[in-house]
Amino acid sequence: MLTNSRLVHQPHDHSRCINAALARANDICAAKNARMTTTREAVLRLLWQSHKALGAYQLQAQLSELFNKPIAPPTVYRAIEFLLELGLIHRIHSLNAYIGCPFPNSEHSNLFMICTQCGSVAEMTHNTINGLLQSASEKANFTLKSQSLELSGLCPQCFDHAETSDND
Amino acid sequence: MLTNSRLVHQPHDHSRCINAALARANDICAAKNARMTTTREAVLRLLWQSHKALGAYQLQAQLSELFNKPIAPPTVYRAIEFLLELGLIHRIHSLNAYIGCPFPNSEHSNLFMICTQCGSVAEMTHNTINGLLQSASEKANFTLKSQSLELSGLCPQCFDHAETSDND
DNA sequence: GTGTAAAAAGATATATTATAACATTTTAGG
DNA sequence: CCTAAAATGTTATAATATATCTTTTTACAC
Repeated sequence: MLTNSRLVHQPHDHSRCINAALARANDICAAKNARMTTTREAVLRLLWQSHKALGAYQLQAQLSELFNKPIAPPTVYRAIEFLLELGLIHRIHSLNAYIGCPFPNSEHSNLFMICTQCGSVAEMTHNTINGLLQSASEKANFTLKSQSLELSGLCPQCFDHAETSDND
Repeated sequence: MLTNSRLVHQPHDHSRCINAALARANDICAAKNARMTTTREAVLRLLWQSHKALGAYQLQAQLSELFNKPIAPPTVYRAIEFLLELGLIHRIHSLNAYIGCPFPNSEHSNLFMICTQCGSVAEMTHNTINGLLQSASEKANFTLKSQSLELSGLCPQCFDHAETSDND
């Protein structure tokens, strides 16, 4: 089991997350002969500003501000598509939003824990679950190609806040 | 493990699926003092015409044809919302589409196997997986409320077709 | 049966998310 | 530098979903 759950849900030096993500991204681009352009890097950086998923139009607004000129939707979606293809970000289907991938090199199919309160998203790779999904698919003669596993609930912090305010 | 996978992927007397689904829906409405209106029943019936997920606007078109008058999106979405709340249908996030639930009474959180070729969707409840998801959440101090588990791949039939045409 | 309040549906407008199509600019490599 | 490919800009529009207000239908009290 591999997860960034602790990092997501506890105070930490977040600049290290961002730098690590950008470094990984550059490595992967180099390895795949892909170009990490200004727009793409900006989108990746924005998605790493927090451990929350951002929608395409939130990214658009922030990009426009960053570049001090209007950025149109296709530009944003192109960058998203590129980063998705390289495995540097994920699409969170239940939110129509996107988030930086903390372990882009792992081939693992991942599981997301989405806080419905604060919007934070932690990612987890769970080999036992993946194995069971594979064998359940096989039993059904279903040829598994990809998966989207999204858990919704409360992150530790939001749960604590909820508990505390209940006691008011 | 409970699944309608065989039913979905093999020829069967589909009218029995539809009738069973409508009967279950009526029971559940009676139990919950909810109204199964014409529109709602029509949407449920349309979603049970096949074992494929339908988008809201596909439903709109089919409803309009069925009632021989234009049906506006809010009407469709209201029916969808109602059926979702009663657990009679599911939303497939990765498709932005909806499908009839084959076991609406079970409290189980379910898993979908989506054929990317023909669009069929089989549903499965897998207690071991659900247990692991719960315990993985607990380990991460994540309070699990709901889940969306969507597997994409090839259903048995489409896989067979693909194999066969490979040999041409 | 009629009146009434609540629920549902109709109607219109618009928000949100995503893509198509074509023009222009930037980039890597010859 | 020149060129082809890649990336981005620009404009328009498709696809999905919701807000708001009006009208109709329904359950049920009387």
